[in-house]
Amino acid sequence: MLKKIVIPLLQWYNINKRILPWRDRNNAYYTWVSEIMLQQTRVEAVKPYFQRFITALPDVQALAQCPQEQLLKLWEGLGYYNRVRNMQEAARQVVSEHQGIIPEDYQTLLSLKGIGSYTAGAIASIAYHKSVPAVDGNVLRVITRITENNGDISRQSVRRVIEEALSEIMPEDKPGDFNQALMELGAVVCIPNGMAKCEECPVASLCQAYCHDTVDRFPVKAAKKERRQEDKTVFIIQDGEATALRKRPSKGLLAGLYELPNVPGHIDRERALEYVRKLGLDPLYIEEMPSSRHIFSHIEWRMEAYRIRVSSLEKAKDKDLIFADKEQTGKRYAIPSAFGAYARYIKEEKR
DNA sequence: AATCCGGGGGC
DNA sequence: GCCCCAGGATT
Repeated sequence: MLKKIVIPLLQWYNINKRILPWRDRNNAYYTWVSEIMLQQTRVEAVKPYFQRFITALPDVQALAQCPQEQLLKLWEGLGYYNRVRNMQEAARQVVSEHQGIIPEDYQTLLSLKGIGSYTAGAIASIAYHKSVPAVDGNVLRVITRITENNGDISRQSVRRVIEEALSEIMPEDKPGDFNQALMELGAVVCIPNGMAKCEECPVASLCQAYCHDTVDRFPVKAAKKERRQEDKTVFIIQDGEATALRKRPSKGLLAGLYELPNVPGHIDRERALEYVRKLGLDPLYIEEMPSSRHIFSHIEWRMEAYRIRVSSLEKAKDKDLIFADKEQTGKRYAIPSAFGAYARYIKEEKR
């Protein structure tokens, strides 16, 4: 009977819950921002971003009004950049349609951009004490182990069954604590990859997988597909004052962020010089840089690079190019980590 | 239902 | 290398 986990879980959580910057503030905006940041992202990675973000944009109105360049800069390095664009769109919805107050109702929360079933449940239960489940990857792992549910967790049907089961046992007085207790247990005790610390688990005796010594067989997940390889040649074009950057398209991978100019495939020095001349620039030196690799969840970039000194960047015809000096680079342009290996040359003094 | 969308930390 | 993370939108 699943209901038996409620009391021991809440007791365990009361004693073991981590102190987190967004926890116990009684502020729905803090809950919201933290939940968006925590999507597919670990607690430790989020902490410094959360503090900085809240300081810069302390409330829904500030978020709604923030220029997108600053918004992306605040998110730089966190990944999944649509999260923050969607959150701003939702903030504008909140201002225009909900008098600037983050909705309490689960269904209304669901109607906001970037808020799906998990995040709606998290905000409703944690910030507003509504009795709705919040099923994330941690909860799926914990519950499939306790119940020895061998369904593929990537299927909606499995998730729905778990949400319904949790709805029935949800403690009406502490739904937020209950949801967080499940997630906390999944994050620190009931962890993946054969690392589960069952001896520390408050509900081990109620766990079917523990009792049958099958913990590591759960959760069941469909095999992931291979990631595609993409070769690129990256250009670090400098005139001694500035480095050429380019703004990426507003849709797709790394949308709206800045990058070093680059072309598909690996090309030799001559073609690299040709590329630079076609921009209207006069190359003075060319230098091969170390190759670099960046792995996304679904793509792998294999990058080769040239650093090219030109007489003056001002001659470039390409209207998409931006000339970033050392100061601007740090403040204005959000450059994703994919270019991390070469980003340091952007700021570095040229020879 | 399958695919797209980042980056990092732990093993 | 491989796993997976306080997921959601789009097709």
